[in-house]
Amino acid sequence: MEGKFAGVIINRLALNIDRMFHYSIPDGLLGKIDIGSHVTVPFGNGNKTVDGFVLSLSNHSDFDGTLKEILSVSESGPLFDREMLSVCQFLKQKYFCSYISAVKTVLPPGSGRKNKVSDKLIRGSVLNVPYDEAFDALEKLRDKAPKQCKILELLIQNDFVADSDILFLTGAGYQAIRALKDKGLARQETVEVFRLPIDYESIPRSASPVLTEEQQYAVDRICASVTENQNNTFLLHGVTGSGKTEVFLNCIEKALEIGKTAIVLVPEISLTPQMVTRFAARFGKKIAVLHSALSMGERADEYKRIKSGEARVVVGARSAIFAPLKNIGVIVIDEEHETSYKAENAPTYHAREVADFRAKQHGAAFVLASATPSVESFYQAKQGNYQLISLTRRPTAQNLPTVAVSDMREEIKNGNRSCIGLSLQREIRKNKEQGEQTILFLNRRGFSTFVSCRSCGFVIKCKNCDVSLTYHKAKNSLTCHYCGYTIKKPEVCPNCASSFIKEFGAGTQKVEEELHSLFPDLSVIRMDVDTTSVKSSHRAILEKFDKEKIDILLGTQMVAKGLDFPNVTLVGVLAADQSLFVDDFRAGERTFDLITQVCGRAGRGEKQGRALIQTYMPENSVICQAQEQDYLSFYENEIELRRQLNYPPFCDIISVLLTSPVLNGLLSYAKKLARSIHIVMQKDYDGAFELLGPSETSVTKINGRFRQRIWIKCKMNRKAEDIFARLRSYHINEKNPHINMVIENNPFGAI
DNA sequence: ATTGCCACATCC
DNA sequence: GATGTGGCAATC
Repeated sequence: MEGKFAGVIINRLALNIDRMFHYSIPDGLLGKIDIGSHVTVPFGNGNKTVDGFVLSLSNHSDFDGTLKEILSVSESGPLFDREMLSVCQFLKQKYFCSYISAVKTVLPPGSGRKNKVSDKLIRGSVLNVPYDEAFDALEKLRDKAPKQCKILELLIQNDFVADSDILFLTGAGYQAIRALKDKGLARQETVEVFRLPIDYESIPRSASPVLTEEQQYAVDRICASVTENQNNTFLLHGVTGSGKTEVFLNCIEKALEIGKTAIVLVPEISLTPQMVTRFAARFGKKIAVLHSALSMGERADEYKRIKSGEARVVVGARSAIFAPLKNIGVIVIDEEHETSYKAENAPTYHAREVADFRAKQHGAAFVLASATPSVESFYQAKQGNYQLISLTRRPTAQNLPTVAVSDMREEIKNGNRSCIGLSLQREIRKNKEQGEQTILFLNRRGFSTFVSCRSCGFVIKCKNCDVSLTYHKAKNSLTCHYCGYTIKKPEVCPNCASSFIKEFGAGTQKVEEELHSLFPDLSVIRMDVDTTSVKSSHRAILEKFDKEKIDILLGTQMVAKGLDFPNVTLVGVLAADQSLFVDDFRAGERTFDLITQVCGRAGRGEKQGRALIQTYMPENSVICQAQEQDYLSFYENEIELRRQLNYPPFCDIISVLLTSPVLNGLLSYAKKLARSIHIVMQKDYDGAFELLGPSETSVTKINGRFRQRIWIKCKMNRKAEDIFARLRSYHINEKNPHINMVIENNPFGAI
């Protein structure tokens, strides 16, 4: 804590005060203020005070004017340290967010709010005299006051006993406790208890099972990095059920052994009790969990346990990457391809990139794990930047499910208009007869609708961008949301001239109705956003499916991942094509992943599993590769496409999104900006770049705001970062009263 | 965001 | 001249 001057970020969202303000530290506060301190300062005209966070300390200030003094500092000490400050700077630079939003993402849970999360305190008693005296008193009280005597015994045995426990265990009343206090034998105390999201008592500890040769090899490689403080990145590519989790657990064990800590990121959806239990069984109270289902109190308390060093392994969703651990030995990202690792609000960070940054700072091993790695990560592995480790076998001699494809064009030809084809109907029936369960997955992603031909499967795509054109009902037009290319919706299929050309879309409710009429004797349970709006019902539905042996579980994305029911032997993918043709260059990757994951839900028990993929385009390469469960072919194909069209990992894509409640002026401003960006890029950027748009977004209006987007494809580097930071300041200085700008680095999806 | 300041309009 | 309003710049 050095320096008489502090750089403070004001806790306000206004963009034009998003910079450091300097204050002098009064003598009374010297030594109490450090980086991360939460302070109140005078700000602006009048005697208004605001709160803010200290981001820098120095001995001199080059501000020419009289500095004001810091008024007060929060008693509870700094809210983040220098490492987290560097993370904030990383977030600001890479994701073009304000200082304050960067700071807020690393703050302890609850501390950004007005009403602070209160500590949970319990009242109890402690011994107030040395043991000798207590024993003497015990004898004196033996006959006269048996209740007090019992309490005294409790206090001798335990350092602290909660009042409620005393009452429960001894049957005494408050008078007895008070009597002991009056005698000076006991003293009232209040301690803080942590609200623990996990019931550790109920989870028996378990040791590592014997590892397979492949698992052991992976553990050895990663552990070597952990023990030698080497920041290596590993891509753990393992088929579903190949025991990746066991590999993490062993690496973490090693890290703990040598006094280091670990972070494990899991997608929110797979942060199931099953998963958490596995970690708790291995590491007990050394783990802390962080995810959105926790109450504010639980979150705050888990954070404290991490900060204090009691919890040394953090298992959590995306934001757990900001856990304030010291001396991190290994960071694991499970299912690293999952899109939920990308934040949707500012700062729109990708947990993988933040993890990479932190791993470098700690000299930690960085492990990315997936059965279907992101194309970006696999490319890094192929380039030799990541070390590729493959797990090709399942520890239990269980076979992968067999996958078959069912051609829905045939169904249409045969007059079956149902979204459940005859082969799938047969399989569902067969499963019922064998007393086994079925999961049906309805692939329905994104907001946009594409147009396809029911007769030949042809999908109308953009000439320039290799993404599907999006259907706009009002205009009866088709538009590309990358470059703006627009055509009128054709009346007949350009490929086969059939008039069965229509926009796509079927909901789970409709499918549910159909299932009821096709199989009146089968029980169906539906799981999607509508049925799971209540927080706990997600789990309740799955429990019901399992316990009551419901015949069919029908759902969207939610049923694709992480479920593990041994009696499920059949998985049906209702419209595999759907996710192939959203207006996103990652559509192929998404589809391959979804089909692979959902097929992996079949045959997790003893019995052989099977999956049936319904599609209008069985010859599509992604569908074929998913059927073969051939990731490598998929990757080779996809990386070639990305190379040809210059998509990540060959370049970065920056989105400049402009929104305004009034249409007037938005487009002209967007065009003006696009021209300026082009000029500046030509002047100041050293390398090839491409500028697309401005174009309308697939959802033209959100929250009453119209949207225009400019895309810039270039390789992100310091010069590009600088250009976009300048673009942001330029827009702020423009003080355009209506138009908002959001710059995003490699956004996911194109809404 | 919030404030004070300045120019200018409005009132009687 | 007194009072009111909108744009605008500055906030350590």
